[in-house]
Amino acid sequence: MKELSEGLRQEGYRFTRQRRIILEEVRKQQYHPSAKEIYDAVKIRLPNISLGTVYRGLGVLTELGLIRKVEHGEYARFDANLAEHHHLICTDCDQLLDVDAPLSEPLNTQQFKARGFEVQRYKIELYGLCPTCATERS
Amino acid sequence: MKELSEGLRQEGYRFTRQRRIILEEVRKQQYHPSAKEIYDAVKIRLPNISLGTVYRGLGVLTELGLIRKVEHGEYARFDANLAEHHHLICTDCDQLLDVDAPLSEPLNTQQFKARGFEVQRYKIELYGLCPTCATERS
DNA sequence: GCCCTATTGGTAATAATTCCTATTACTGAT
DNA sequence: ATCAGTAATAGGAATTATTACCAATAGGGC
Ligand SMILES: [Mn+2]
Ligand SMILES: [Mn+2]
Ligand SMILES: [Zn+2]
Ligand SMILES: [Zn+2]
Repeated sequence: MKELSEGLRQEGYRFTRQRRIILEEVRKQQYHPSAKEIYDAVKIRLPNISLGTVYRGLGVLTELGLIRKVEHGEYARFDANLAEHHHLICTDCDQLLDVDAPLSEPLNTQQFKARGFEVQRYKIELYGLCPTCATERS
Repeated sequence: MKELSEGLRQEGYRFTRQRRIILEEVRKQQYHPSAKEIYDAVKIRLPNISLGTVYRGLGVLTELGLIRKVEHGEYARFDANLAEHHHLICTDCDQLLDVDAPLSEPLNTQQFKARGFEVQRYKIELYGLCPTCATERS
């Protein structure tokens, strides 16, 4: 939690019990919890916490780079897995899964320079069958 | 418009004035209009059209593959440009722009097979500076 | 402990999208 | 062209994720 308290201080934020527990609960989740799901988990430990505080907390945690915000579908999801990885949305079961590996050949962002674009980063979303659904198909 | 009337019929949908004009107006837009912007444009020609009809129309047009739905940020945008292209979100001016070219090296989707994923398609979002903002920086 | 002020809890507001229903209007058959 | 069956529409209400507001609270530097 040192990275949290120091990260917060560095930006003039305060280290609150709420923010600490929000981070702990996001890290506990294997998958990609929504704000509401994190709220429900935190509420067990802090029964009086409000949904707004969770949204605000997730915002600063994202800003500090301690979690990732994954925008897909009708609501945002959050990800404590900071390793470089992409996401696959299963066209069969609709799950959002980690593809735990960077690209075998990283995207060449220089190719866009000829068109005047200065690409800083990119996001890849894969669509297809997750391992479970792929197996069921065969 | 033949592709529209036949496409609709093929799926058991009806060819309505509203759907025809919605498609025409999406095609008129250079950039990536929101449902509301399309509604405003269509409303000039069909003053009584309702927003719900525009949403429904955009839905079937997307389903028929006559337009693309671009989900990014707080609202969906629509795209009549069916050529294979990616999008760049400018980190300076926040615009969503076409990068009118496929990748010089298409993503090798087979590399994910080893992990059990059956990738059918993928979407790449680029973040960086658009040509205008890139020029202003130098 | 004291003070300053960032943060919180509770609640209202916002806004994109979907849902509901009586009425309208495509479309295939007569 | 008329008709009947039903998909689609207009208009409005409902839903829902997220943000805004504000009086009360609590970090943290002294
Ligand atoms: Mn992930
Ligand atoms: Mn485009
Ligand atoms: Zn699946
Ligand atoms: Zn720009």
